[in-house]
Amino acid sequence: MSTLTEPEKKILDAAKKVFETQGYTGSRMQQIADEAGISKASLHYYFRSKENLFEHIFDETMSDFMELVSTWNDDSEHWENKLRHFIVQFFDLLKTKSLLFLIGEINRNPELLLSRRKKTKPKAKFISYFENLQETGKMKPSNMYVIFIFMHSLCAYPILNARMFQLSTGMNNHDFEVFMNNYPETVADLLINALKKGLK
Amino acid sequence: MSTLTEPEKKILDAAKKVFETQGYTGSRMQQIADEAGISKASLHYYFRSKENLFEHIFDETMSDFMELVSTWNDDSEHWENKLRHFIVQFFDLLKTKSLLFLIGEINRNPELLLSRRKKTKPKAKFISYFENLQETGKMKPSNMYVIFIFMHSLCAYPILNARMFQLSTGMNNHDFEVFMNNYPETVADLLINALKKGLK
DNA sequence: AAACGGTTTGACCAAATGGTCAACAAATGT
DNA sequence: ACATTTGTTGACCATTTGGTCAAACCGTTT
Repeated sequence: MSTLTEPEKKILDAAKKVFETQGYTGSRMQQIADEAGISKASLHYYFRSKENLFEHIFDETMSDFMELVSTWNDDSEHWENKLRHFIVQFFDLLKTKSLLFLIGEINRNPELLLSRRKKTKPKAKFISYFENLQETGKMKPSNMYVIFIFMHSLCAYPILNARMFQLSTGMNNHDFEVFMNNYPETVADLLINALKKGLK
Repeated sequence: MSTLTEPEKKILDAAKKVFETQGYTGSRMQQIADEAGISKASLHYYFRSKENLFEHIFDETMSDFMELVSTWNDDSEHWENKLRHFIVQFFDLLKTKSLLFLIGEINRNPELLLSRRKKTKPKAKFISYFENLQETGKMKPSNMYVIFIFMHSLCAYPILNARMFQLSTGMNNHDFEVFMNNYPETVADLLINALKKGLK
């Protein structure tokens, strides 16, 4: 467990903010230093290079996301309520994470995924939980890879692309906000119905 | 209709390629010039500035996307087949368009959406087609905004985030390719079933 | 109070980058 | 043939940017 000093925390917070909004190529070391309230020289004192600082941020954000994706508490609740709660919570967490940052940087440099491969296997818990239910006859068989991707897509994309959706649908701010508040429940309904019926 | 000269086409092709992979801040005028096979000075002769060149590319990509989103031919086919064909075609087209570029640049500079607002109303055709069917009792009522967003999310996100999905699910290249080939049909099934049943 | 180690920073540097310009080449008009 | 416009480029410029460094700063130890 790495114990971060106070200035290191300040720097990482600042860097995260800047990298997430501007991307690697758009971020400036001076801007990060300003945001952290220190000099650019100090910034280099703590983190040798831009690349080095970026790696810290990317790795942290990536593992945050992987953890989010792989979290699945196997309590005794019925799968239907479990899935519904999970989706609502998942949607909320996605709003606070900069998924676009991850996808954009990976697109710019695909090696980011290969080199820093994490030991976590996000598939495991979520998918195997449902596959287990299906194998024991407690649920109709469905392709859980499909459900996994459906759930992620339905939760993540409207957040990534919110601005264009609002433009496309022509909704005003208030209507769109109301719409997005109800949205996770709608997603849950769809997926639960698909699972009840059995998909593909 | 703007008639583009030969060198202008070459430049725009090169710029598109570079901007789409590197983003605005990551792109270099020299790289675009090299890609187009001309000198950097010539590049500036045709397009005064990086900003100017970027606007051409962004506007073109944006209107391509908006056109794609708003296309909906109202022939006599049954809505079920119509939707299925549309989704398969939509998915294919999305693979060729750099949606990530659009989303990323809009995120970097939200004013891109406001200033260059297009007259197209993408909502219109797709949504009103189905709302019309519902009003005339030929289909159970559904919230077509939801269907609209579901369809986009299910088609776009797996393409945007393909690399991370492959990593998450642990599939090898071949399995993942097969999976993605069948995927659009699965999306169509889900949405058609939802519409048959009536959603929300 | 002197010495020491960790921290901070203004000044500075080399390279990269968007952009300009004079000169030259290739069409085009007369 | 000559002049005029249009296209092309190497050389150059001002600014930006990541990174360095010696000097100063500050709390602790001796």
